[in-house]
Amino acid sequence: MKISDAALKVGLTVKTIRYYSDIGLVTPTGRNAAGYRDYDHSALKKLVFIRRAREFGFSIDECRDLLDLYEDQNRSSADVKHFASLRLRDIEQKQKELQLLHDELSHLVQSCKG
Amino acid sequence: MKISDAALKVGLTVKTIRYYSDIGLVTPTGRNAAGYRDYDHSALKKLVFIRRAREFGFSIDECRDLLDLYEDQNRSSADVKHFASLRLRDIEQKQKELQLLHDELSHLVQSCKG
DNA sequence: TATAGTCCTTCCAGTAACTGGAAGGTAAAG
DNA sequence: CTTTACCTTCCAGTTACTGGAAGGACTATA
Repeated sequence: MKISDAALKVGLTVKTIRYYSDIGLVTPTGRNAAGYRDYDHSALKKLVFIRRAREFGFSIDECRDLLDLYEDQNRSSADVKHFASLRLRDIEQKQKELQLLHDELSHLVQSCKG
Repeated sequence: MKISDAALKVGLTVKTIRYYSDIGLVTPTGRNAAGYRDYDHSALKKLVFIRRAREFGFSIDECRDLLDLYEDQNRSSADVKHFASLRLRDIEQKQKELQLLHDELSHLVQSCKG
């Protein structure tokens, strides 16, 4: 699958996916004869995972660490597992914060004359 | 309340609050005799609101629009209310995405040998 | 009251993670 | 064939901070 189709499928821009390729975060599965990047199903899954993680404030470097876990659960070290557990706590905290923001904004929308 | 205490209370850095002051997003309530920034309760509330909105991907400009609603619910235009309703949809979408990320990571943590 | 230490100020340079655009090659449609 | 839409690399610009220097202000202790 070429980059523009991948972009559509995973909800990132072509530019962003190319950037991730440049920095070696998610490298294309291969290149076709013309040098076009090619992405397979597993690469798409990684891209979706990263889109979500990035959306919720994880840095590129943190995403790299999470991808280690994602890519190879067998060889993952205790360190990586520990790191992921901490990130899970972060996410649970974020869920609370997001609920608070939702409540606040929802209250504002309801009480405003508009 | 001075900037370092404000930073502690709202969960932002002194640098960030000063930056928001520079760009006119949340201006200090006043300055003391020495020129130190002073923040009151309502400024702190705005800073928390912005911290949350920024954390979940709203841009500074979007925060500015949301603050209009926040600051003056009576004078808010239909436009602003409409904008806020759209943002509320965004947040509900984000809640779903965050749940998916949580599930995915939690599954990974459980299934990894670590 | 001196002085050390921790705040505060402004200003300017650097960083992370894109984002836009130029220049040029490739591919599918008419 | 040619037009249109896509791909490539490369380089410059943007957003939202972030670090650090230089210097003034407040506070605790000797």
